[in-house]
Amino acid sequence: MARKTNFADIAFRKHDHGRCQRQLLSEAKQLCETRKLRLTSRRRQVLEILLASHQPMGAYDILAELNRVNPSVIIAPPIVYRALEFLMSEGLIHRIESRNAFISCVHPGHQCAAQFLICRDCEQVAELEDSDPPLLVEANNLGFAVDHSVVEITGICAQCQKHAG
Amino acid sequence: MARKTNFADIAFRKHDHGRCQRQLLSEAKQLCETRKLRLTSRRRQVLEILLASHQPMGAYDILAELNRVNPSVIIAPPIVYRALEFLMSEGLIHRIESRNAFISCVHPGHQCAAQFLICRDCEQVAELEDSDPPLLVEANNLGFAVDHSVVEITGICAQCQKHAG
DNA sequence: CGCCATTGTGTTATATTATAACGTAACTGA
DNA sequence: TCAGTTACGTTATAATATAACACAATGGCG
Repeated sequence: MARKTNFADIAFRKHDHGRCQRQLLSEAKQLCETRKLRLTSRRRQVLEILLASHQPMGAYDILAELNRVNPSVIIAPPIVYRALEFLMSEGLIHRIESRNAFISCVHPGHQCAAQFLICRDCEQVAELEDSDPPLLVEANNLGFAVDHSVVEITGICAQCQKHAG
Repeated sequence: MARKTNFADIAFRKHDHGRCQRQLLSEAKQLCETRKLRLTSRRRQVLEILLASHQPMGAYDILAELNRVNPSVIIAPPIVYRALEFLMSEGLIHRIESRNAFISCVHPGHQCAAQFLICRDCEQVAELEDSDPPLLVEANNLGFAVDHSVVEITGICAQCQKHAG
């Protein structure tokens, strides 16, 4: 019998993380080229930080990381927020509303509604690619024109439940 | 042919709002009595403000309203946040994560996952009572113990689409 | 190329949202 | 009525986010 898929498997999709990062960065470059958008050095830096983390990070965490890597020129919040705005608008990252945090998208460019499982113990986040939640269908039936959906489920993953005894 | 239900109908559930407020406040009192909890004057004030508004309000909006009603003693943010925390813990209000705002719950005390449609034009919010989103079921299958779910769909309601031409 | 329009970056200041910490008051139960 | 607990009030500050403006880089186009 196949082992049951667990939260960590989903969160990290059983992958070689270094390879995954490079893959996603490359997809991002491709996507920006196709769309005639500029993935500037700043934007790439911010994306890389999020890709490397693969966990949600606050804007100020990203800022701190930028300033840690290059302490010679201290940069300010708007720089990070602007890069985040760009990356979000292109679907390269997501905002986790319930955490005021940002995370790289695991299937950049796709338009389907992102849905997250968030473990509040280990802080891992799984982005699921399920079909749109039925609520979206219902919304459309009401004549409601959806532009954005936020689906964030918080709890404790199986792994952490075990550790807690 | 029956008229199609629209967003506003859902948002306000075709009700007499004054009556609705009193009803919900009364339910809240009942609920606190049953649970041996203190719906203190402060907590009731905050709940009443949210009930009267029936739309999402920021913590500082609520604070301003409290201070407007009684300008003789200026109160500070923690007072509001503590009342909000209590009301949320008892399911009397919800937090709209994508707005940093709070809204009174239309079916207080029920434990089912709240789901919101938010019109970003008229700012009306419809709280839906649908069955749990399938993602919750999936989460459980992964052994993920859900404690909280956030489902917030933003867009433009039918009414506002018409007005926009 | 040289110009201009547009887009992106950098900087300063400040707005908005939220909480820590600590003392006092009010309530509750014995 | 006293002790324990819960709630309130106050001050200060943390954490998150944006406005506004100047300058730089880019990219089309003559």
